[in-house]
Amino acid sequence: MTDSDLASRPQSLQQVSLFHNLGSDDLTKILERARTRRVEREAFFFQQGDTATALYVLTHGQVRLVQLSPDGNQILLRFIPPQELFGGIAVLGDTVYPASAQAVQDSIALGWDSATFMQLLETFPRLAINALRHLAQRIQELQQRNLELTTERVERRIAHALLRLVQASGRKVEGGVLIDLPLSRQDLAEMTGTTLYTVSRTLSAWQQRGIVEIGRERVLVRLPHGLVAIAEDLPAPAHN
Amino acid sequence: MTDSDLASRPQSLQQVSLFHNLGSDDLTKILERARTRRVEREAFFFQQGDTATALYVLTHGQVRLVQLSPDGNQILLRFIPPQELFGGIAVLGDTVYPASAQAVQDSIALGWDSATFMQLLETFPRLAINALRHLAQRIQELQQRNLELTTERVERRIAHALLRLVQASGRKVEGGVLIDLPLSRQDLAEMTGTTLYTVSRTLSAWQQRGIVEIGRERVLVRLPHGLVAIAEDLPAPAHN
DNA sequence: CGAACACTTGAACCTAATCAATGAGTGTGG
DNA sequence: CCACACTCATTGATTAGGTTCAAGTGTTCG
Repeated sequence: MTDSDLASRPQSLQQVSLFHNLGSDDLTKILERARTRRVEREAFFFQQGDTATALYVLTHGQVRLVQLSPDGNQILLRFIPPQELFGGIAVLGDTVYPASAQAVQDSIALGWDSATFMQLLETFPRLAINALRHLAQRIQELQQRNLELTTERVERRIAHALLRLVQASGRKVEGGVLIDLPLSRQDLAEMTGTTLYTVSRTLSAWQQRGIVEIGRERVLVRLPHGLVAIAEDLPAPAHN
Repeated sequence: MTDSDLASRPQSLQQVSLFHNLGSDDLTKILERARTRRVEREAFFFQQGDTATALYVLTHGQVRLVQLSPDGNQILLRFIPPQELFGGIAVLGDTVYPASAQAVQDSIALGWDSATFMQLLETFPRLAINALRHLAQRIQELQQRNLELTTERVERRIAHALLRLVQASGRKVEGGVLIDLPLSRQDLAEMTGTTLYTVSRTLSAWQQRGIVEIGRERVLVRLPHGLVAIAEDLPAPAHN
């Protein structure tokens, strides 16, 4: 796929929330200013601390956003699905990226450098409004996570995280919903603020109860209902 | 103070980050669409769950943003100082406010209803860009807090929270920096994800070491240096 | 085939929550 | 103006949830 391929198919990008309600003409103009960037599995679009040069919309693949603490601890902020914006906070706010963006699979993204994007924002107010909506959404998610971290036990937090993954990356398969990502115990730990040991124990217990089926970097949710019961702290996980 | 007072003094609002780089003419037009709203101490601008009708810029007073969890737990998201935007996330994103805004002191804010503000955003791209900057900033703060919650012990988190309060609301007084807000142990607990008991013990210990001086809803930081040492987990809190 | 990696499980430990009782400061109404 | 009530805060004792450390198993990949 080449730049012109993308530029010639603006309609394929109207489903990107950042580009909602933009006419084909405007969209074309915006896409003309983009550069496509390809990144291989495990490689980085950018690393935490790099000066923020560009922001991206993922077109193919999957990206992990991770943040490193000064003392070497890591947290997994979120997985970026295709069609989503990432790297925007740095461009708008600070001068350096506050997190690293790593490709989970070979990935392709459209990128705009900071100055260009700022111009576009001034030219196309809808673009700015869409970006605002996106950031507002992200803030809500972060506040939700904050709330969970401070008020919920580990087991509930893991249940919530899994349910979110089911929403975002679930694929219906025989006998349940598979989380369609390579997802290690460590990953889940970094998403929920616990250790891989506790995640392992928790998932094992759930497997005993038939709620999930686990494998190496793989989680299949057999009884979403049961997970919800745990997440909501309901009395009895009804057997359906 | 009346609406016309505010509208006639646009220059006094150019220091509001939301209004940066807007000409006096534009600013006047924006202010014409605002309504001032007065709220007494302890009363609410809006409550979590209310349908989002307006967003505000605080002109006088001080506001607490708090979020309630389904199981009755509460977290203190942040204190809004004068000149700052609040209530924007709900207007841009969801349909209901995700948190409650309570006046700490008698307060006055400029308010725009959702539809009006959306129009303004389309008309004045700079306004949208400033809003984006603001939200980006907030996201960084939330991510930082997330990181702290998952990687730091309670004592360090409290130290960080206090240092932030010093930054935002510190007032230099004889013998240190006073946090110029009524700040209970419970408040600090809700900011750091712990209990008022632990906060109480921690502050008492710090008082023993001469780092702070505490009273009822009052914290005076005597040795900011010492707090930094705790927050950064440095070896020895050097005696200056 | 060997090495690296992901995962599991047990045992010991520890931080911080919880529960309970008491003390101090503030405000209000008789 | 004092007494009472209320809110805020302190401190001790106990407990539990989860981390940490350690040892070992199974899987994948070069």
